[in-house]
Amino acid sequence: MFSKSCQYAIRAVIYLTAHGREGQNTGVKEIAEALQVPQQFLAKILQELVRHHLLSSVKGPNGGFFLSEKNLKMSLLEVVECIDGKAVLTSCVLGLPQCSGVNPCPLHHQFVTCREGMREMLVNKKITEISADLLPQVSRF
Amino acid sequence: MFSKSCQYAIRAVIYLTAHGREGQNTGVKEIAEALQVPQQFLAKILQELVRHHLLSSVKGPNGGFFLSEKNLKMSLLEVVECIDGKAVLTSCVLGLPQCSGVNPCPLHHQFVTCREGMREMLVNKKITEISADLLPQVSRF
DNA sequence: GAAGTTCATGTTTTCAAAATCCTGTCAGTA
DNA sequence: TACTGACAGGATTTTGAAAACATGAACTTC
Repeated sequence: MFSKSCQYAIRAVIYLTAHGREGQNTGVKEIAEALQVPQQFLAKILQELVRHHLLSSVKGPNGGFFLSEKNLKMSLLEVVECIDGKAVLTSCVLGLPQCSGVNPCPLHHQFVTCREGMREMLVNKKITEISADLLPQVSRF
Repeated sequence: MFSKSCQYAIRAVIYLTAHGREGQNTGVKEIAEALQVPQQFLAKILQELVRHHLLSSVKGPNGGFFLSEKNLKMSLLEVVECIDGKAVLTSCVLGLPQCSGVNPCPLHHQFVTCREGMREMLVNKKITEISADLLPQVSRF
């Protein structure tokens, strides 16, 4: 469904909502170790999010990443579309470029229904919200 | 969502339901040209389907692929699981190996709902059925 | 039974995603 | 101002899916 980069991005954001301490930045190293993903690769992904203003960062000692007030209002959909592109949620299941509502493939209509559910989920999952969901959990994301 | 191989597989099966002539075999060449996909690569995929008894074939001149009575009763889910493996419809959205109903990731429950819709669609899409859906269409699949 | 056609299959090549390497830039501290 | 820690980003390598190549096996027809 989503690329590995995208999965890492979502997990990193979730990690920040859960473990990001108020007014304190979190380094890539810490995030990468917690998520057990390659640090340098994760850094690239986080930089991409920063470039798209979905995440904030500060350089230098005690620097790191954090979610600003504005960032927290974002939905997961924005993260997904930033990394995997808008096409993930619009392109044809069968990979047909000409497939659309007016010229649908045999699976089009039913698949659109499924996918809209997915989009709904991603739009409604505000980053703030996730934090609350996570409270009873111990596992690492 | 699905791999390219899987998309080709589904499209090939759809092509056969629509263009496969009764008691006559259809060669890879014809299918590949119609779908505009690499012939040798498609051949591999079709062979995989044959090995799993989801498609039938005969060798030699006038040989080719066809859907037997038994094949026509299969659902698209079987095609998908044959090519992409069962995991496509069960693995965690975030790629977490330990994610499950009892130890869910923050997106687990909502994603499962979406995915069940998808599974339903694939189970209900019997191969026979697709043929009927296609009648009013001209486009190539 | 020889020739030609078509599926079957093992091996190699290509290409993009994933991962790593290396250097640059910025900020804080002494 | 020099040093250090951390993000930024270009370039390169690795990996695995996708595609191409080459050969073998089965079947038809003449």
